[in-house]
Amino acid sequence: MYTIGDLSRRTGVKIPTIRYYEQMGLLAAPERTEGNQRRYEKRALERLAFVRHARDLGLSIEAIRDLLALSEHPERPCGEADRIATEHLASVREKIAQLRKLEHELKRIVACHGDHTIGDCYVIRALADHSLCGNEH
Amino acid sequence: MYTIGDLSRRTGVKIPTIRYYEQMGLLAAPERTEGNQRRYEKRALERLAFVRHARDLGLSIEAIRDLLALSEHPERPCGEADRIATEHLASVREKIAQLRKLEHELKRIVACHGDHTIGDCYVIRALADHSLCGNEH
DNA sequence: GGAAGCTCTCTAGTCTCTAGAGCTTTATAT
DNA sequence: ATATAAAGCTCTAGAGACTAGAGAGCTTCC
Repeated sequence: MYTIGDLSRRTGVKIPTIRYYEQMGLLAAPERTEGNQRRYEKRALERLAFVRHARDLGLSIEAIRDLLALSEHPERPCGEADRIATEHLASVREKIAQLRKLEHELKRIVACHGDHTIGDCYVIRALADHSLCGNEH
Repeated sequence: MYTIGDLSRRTGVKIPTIRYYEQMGLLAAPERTEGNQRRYEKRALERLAFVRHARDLGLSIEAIRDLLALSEHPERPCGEADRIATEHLASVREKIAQLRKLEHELKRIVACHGDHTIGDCYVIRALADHSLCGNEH
């Protein structure tokens, strides 16, 4: 039996966040003591670890809810779970591509090195004038 | 003179967002008609383009406010503007590195291709068991 | 049995918008 | 000159995923 604080320490998920996950339906409402405090079993710890891991990977609460629902029907085909993960992989790749563009642009922008005054600072000019960009976004 | 709708069309920034930027102090409150509608000058258009561009690059509203404040004192040295952009470049690079890790992990996870049942689906197992990850995060 | 430390609920705040209700103004067409 | 359509106004609330704080009530340990 774990207290909510135990769960928090073991998973690194903050206490209010654990309660929030319960509210969002990612964790089952656990038993309570006579004094109304939550007491968790080991399964809850594993489930929270799952949720945390999935959030770390950037899956939305909704996607996680879907995966959890699926995992409760282990007899069904898992094409759906695969689809969720694949879709997410695509969105991660897109984000990477976008950030790479930004990296290039910022690298070009960071070029005044503090030895000018703002009047001719490239940072300001580049931000003001999109046409200096070289790529569209 | 532009209406708020003109500004929106020309910059691609939605109307409520323009009003929000005004509220946040990124845009000066423009003149109003007798009927209380906003009428903008060309400078406002340029400024909005600056803000939009900076937001596209992922700069926070606060960072943009700082840059704008700086740009109003063109006689000062621009080391500060450079610092803001450089700092942001570092954070973009960090995000890219993180997302790359996620990409690898998801790629490994997406491996069950719908030809199993969920009971032995790698997606679910990998998310449940962090130790399958191969890297820490 | 008393103090320290945990936990409870509830409310409100974060950030950057976005959407809608209900109303007023402006522009265009006749 | 007037009718109507399109655009604008303010204000409120919602999104997503938490986070923080108030004020009260439990548990544990010496």
